[in-house]
Amino acid sequence: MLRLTNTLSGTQETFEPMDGTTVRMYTCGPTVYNYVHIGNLRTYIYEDVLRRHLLSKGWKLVHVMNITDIDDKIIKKSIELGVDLRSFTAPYTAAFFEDCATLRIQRPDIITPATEHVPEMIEIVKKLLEEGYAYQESDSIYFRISRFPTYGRLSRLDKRELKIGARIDADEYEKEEPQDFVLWKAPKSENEPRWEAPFGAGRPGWHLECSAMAMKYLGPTLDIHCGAVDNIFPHHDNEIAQSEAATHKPFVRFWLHGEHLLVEGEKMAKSKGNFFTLKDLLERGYDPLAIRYLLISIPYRKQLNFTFDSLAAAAAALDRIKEFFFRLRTARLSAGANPALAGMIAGAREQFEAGLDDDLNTAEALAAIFKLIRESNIALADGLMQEDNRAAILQWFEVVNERLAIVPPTEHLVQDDAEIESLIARRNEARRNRDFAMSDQIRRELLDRGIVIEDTREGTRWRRN
RNA sequence: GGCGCCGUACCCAAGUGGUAAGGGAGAGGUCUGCAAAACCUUUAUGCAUCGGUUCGAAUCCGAUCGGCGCCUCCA
Repeated sequence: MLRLTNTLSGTQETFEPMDGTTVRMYTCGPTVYNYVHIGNLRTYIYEDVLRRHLLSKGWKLVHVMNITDIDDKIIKKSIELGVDLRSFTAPYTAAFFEDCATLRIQRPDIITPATEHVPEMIEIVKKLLEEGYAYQESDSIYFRISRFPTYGRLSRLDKRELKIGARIDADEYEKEEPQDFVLWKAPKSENEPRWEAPFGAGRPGWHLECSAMAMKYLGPTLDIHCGAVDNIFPHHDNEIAQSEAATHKPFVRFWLHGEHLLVEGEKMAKSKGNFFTLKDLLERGYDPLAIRYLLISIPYRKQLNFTFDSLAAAAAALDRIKEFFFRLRTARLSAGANPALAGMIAGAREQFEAGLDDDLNTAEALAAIFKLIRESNIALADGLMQEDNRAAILQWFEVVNERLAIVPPTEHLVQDDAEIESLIARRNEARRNRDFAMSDQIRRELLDRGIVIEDTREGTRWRRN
């Protein structure tokens, strides 16, 4: 039974798809005016874990993600560079999916660029204008907050008081009330991109695109809508207002919000010099899998303090998994199954699933993995493990990898290689002859080629580093 | 000022009423020609502080201290 924390209620609720079979999920995608940073990626990774977990339940999933390829920053930068919108955004969009692939983030089923869905957005604006939820002012269209009494429900706006002097109006447009937000922006200059609409040429506001695209592909009511905490207000509150005003139906059943990532205890900011893209980290030689591991190891609703120490710890934890596989695969086992170990595997599986069912408690799921590794290592040392146990463990780790995608590739560790085998044979002959100078020299040669050897009671094992 | 999150060992961190998971690091041990690696063991009478409720509290309540985020670009 999957429990998820719903921002709408502030508590955990049991999740089931509305129709019992298909989960309709929308996740806020990137604004492609720059490369995404590791904070963005943390959000996409928790959504990926959610996605994989939902699929494991046997539900069908329709997962939609938007690409915001039209907004103020994009327009400003593309005009500065003298290129058209698409030429400007396409490389960032491509880089985004490349980063996702590097971090083993699965692609959503439907990817929706805002610029390809303007007609759907215009339809919503028309409807809102007709019903008095929107009004025109200086050629732009605004949503009229006063017509939507429950406005701000998600962020509990009714309980808020604005700090005196806080910025109330960041927009340069005219509005009836400061909190009204823009649905459709009139162009401010000649060279701004625009779309024709019955209420005047312009371009969509940011909030509008998500409502239009989500409802186009998922219907008026979504099961799940994800984002990070900074989206709660105003973005998601505005989505609720404009969507529900347009359809008179509940927009989203479960709102999920991931916490932010900090770097060395501080908010990530370019001005602080602690701003990292995935590429920055890869250039420093860090393993993408270690990055994924680190971002997964802290549950999504908790702030994650990213440090290079913690990244090194993540890499070490992955090495432990890798070592375990190496040991398990190369162990000589007798046929049959030890029932005690079968119970141990079942226990790990149960803890793993219960952890993820508990609002995606990835820390708990990882603990289940390492507990099984320790117990298996002891069983191997005591000679208690048998073939069928090994098969069951390997099989379960395939499931684990489908779900968390943090299992390092290990097949290459134990590939046959006649040349290396013969070097090892020569070294062992030298050892038998107590010619340790020779034996150490061969070991050094192998090490230079990235081959690590381990002498055990069962003989010498080797693997690629 | 308002809203929200958080404070658990050297570091990260799970645990929301029944006696402190897991990872990293350190230390000890096993194995070994040696080393390395690996593996095992070990590291919190105590969970920011104080008070309360309870047979029982890291968990609930109150207060205090400290950290972080948001309050109309934000993952």
